[in-house]
Amino acid sequence: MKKGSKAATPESAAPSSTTVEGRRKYDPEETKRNILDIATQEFSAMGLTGARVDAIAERTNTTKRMLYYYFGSKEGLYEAVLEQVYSDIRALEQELQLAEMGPEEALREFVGFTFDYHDKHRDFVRLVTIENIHGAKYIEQSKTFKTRNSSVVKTIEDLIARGVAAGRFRDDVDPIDLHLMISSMCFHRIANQHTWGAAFGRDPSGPRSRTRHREMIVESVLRFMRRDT
Amino acid sequence: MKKGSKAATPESAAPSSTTVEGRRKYDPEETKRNILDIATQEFSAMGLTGARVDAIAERTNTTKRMLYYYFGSKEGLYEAVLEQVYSDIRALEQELQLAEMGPEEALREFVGFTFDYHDKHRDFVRLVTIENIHGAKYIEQSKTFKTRNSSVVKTIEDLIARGVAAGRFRDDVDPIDLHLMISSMCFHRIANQHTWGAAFGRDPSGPRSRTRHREMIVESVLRFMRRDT
Amino acid sequence: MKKGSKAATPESAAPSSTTVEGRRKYDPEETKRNILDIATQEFSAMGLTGARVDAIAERTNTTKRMLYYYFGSKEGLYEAVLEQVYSDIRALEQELQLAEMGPEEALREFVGFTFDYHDKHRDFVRLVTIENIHGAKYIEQSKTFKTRNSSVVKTIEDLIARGVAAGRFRDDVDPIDLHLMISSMCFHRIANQHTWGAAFGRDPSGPRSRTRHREMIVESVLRFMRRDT
Amino acid sequence: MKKGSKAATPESAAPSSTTVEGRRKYDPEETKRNILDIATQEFSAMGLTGARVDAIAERTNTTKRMLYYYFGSKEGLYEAVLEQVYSDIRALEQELQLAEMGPEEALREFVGFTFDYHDKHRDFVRLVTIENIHGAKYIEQSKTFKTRNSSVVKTIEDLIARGVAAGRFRDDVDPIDLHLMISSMCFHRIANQHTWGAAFGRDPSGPRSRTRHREMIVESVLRFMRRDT
DNA sequence: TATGAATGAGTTTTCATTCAT
DNA sequence: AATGAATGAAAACTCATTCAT
Repeated sequence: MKKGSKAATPESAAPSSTTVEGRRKYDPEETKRNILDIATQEFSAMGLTGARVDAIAERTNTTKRMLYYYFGSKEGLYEAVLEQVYSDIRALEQELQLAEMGPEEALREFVGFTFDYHDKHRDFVRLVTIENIHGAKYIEQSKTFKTRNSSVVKTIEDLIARGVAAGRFRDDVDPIDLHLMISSMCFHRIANQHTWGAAFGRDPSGPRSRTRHREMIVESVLRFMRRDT
Repeated sequence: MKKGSKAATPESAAPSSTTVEGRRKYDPEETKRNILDIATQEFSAMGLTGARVDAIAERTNTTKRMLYYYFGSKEGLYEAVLEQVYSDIRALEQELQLAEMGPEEALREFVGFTFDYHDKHRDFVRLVTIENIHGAKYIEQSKTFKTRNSSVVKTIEDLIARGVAAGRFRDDVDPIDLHLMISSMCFHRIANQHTWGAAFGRDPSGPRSRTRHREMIVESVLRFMRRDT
Repeated sequence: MKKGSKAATPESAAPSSTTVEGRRKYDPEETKRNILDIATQEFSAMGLTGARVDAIAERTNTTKRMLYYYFGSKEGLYEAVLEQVYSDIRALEQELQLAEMGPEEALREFVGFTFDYHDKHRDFVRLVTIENIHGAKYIEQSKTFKTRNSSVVKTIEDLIARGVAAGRFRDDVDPIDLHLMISSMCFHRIANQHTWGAAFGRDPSGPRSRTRHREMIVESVLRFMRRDT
Repeated sequence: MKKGSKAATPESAAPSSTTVEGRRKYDPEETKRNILDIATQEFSAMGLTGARVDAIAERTNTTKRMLYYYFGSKEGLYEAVLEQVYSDIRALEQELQLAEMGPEEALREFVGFTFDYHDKHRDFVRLVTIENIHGAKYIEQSKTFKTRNSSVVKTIEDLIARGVAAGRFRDDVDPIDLHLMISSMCFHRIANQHTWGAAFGRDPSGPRSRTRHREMIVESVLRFMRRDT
């Protein structure tokens, strides 16, 4: 079913070996991306051990063999997924124009962004969770991982410094601690939505609490950072 | 408390029947507990799919067969482990004597307890994380789970009510939201210690940050709850 | 069996506790019969390999241990069940008063009895089927089995002889062949009721076809035996 | 017919692709057939529960894994075996050229064929028996099973109708009943050969009684169907 | 006599990975 | 580059039977 139509349809006009509109029949980049997308879904849904190579391959436009061809092993594919997903959030964080805002507004913006990102990218949250189950041993092999993360630290350091200079923020808070605090609250309501929902009969990650939680988190961070008067 | 008392009893007080030297050959309760203990470690370390029944059995004082005899299946054992760890924390929460304290002190105590519990019982944190990977479908089958959790909600409701009555706490915070906030911060630094450590070169769950984090969390919660003056 | 001392106890002295109204608390015969009854049902329903010792024991009034105590093994129990069930039908056959009837009537009676017995005792039919799957190797170990069966042969021989003498029956039919013919038709509609039902949408062993089949079988046997005129 | 021609073809005619010396390394059809053949023997000899997947695999040209690859489970394989053997007999029945014969001759031919088929294909008889032990629940899942069986009914209906029209057969016999009668006698002597042999010291399925039984069955059926004069 | 607990050997099934075409 | 077939090692689970009390 899928297979028959698949081979023909997308290139419908494209015969086996020719190039049409710059799109090759065998597009390695496209194939890789396709595998990566499906793998992201599967690993995020099932975990590293729970995911099945067969299941991933089946949902792909290609075959199991290609998966090994491009990523070497199940673990190699998982690593690639992790890298991908981490690079996404760090890239977006970079795009925030915090320097143009006052420190309180900037912190508000940063927390809000973090909240929204977690709320929207549940695959990311789940994959981070999964990677922690495995002691982060896969992400540790990534070369770019550490460098990439230093950028956030810098962002927060600047933010705090400006607030302290303006007499608005306290000066005894470690930037990584602050980041941890923000992450905690944004992450937890997504990561533990299921047990929480089962325990209290209410999904903490659902749309009904989104606005309320966003405000609660922003406010608590600001209250915490505000200098005592 | 259970654990403490248990470890002592069998040796000291004369047990019901034929025990000599404290070790009965046929002791089903002991066998079950032994399996459960090991399984808690293994599931917590490896996840549900990652854990191996053989590995669990091997570390046990008994055989794989008994594991099936008492718990029916790998999943049955996992469920029993989950029930156990959840019941432990809920039982301890019940023992807090918050009613005797003023509301601020009580909240401080509650947050502190939650922090310490998560800091000390990492198996619990990991198992909850793992269960969320599985969409909480195992804990949902527990009959006692929901009832058990209602106790914490009650505790927090009382606590808030007393603070509001005393004019110290704001009155617009939902108790489950407050609980979520507290849990988030206590949970995250343990659950995500590995990726966090890999990202920033510092283990957020390590002893060097324990006191600092404890204070940060207690303080942020209190600041958040305090009535604006 | 193994433990000599044990074999003596149950009969001789009244067991440990009290006797009420001539009914002993522990009645070995009753226990054995109970086990045998349940085992008959289970083996008949599930086959020798399909039946579970645990399942049998559970439905019993006693425990698995007793099952081994009285019957030695699963196979021993199965053999006992087989013996039981075969002895039942042969005993009933003996009770037929065929000598008082004319040969045609007697044959009619014999076929009818065989039909009714199979129709009513489905456990018997299933157990015979099961035993054939196992090449009859269990029933072959029975000492009484062969002797018991010779009685039917005698019955049929007499019957034929009388019919031949009276000029009503043909004289070229082997008694065992005739018995086989009769058995075939009575047995098959029960033994293969399920595949037959699935194949043709009609249960050949059901009450709706009972009378019709009975007549068909009786008639076909008689027509077959009748001397050509 | 299938079998005969099949065994010959692959060697003689040039097969599609790279075959040399008739044995392709990768021949899924051959692999499946090989597994099915061995499984037919094992299930027929040991029953569904009694058969061992390992034992089947071992006698195969391939590995246990392939058995699961093609048939999914032990039960799936068993189902495939059942389908196969049923389709074989029904296919052969179709090939009988009964229309060209007179009704009596045709009935004689049909009974003879049924007799010979059962006498020769003991696997079929055993598998049907085994399936009945399981309440026919596996064959019931076959989609083609019911349709396939309707063909025999048609055959017999025609046969009876022609005999009735010719004034040779009685007109009060249900075709399925007649089929049951024929099957009973052909089936029973094979299916119950072992208990019968043990009981009467004579194997009813052996070569010494084959001709005699064949005649007896043919004759009894014809006598039964013949119109009274 | 009775019983729940215990066991070892075996049985089915799964899975990541590689091979032949 | 692509694919269905094939595989070995390991995993979960079952069962008849025996032991300790």
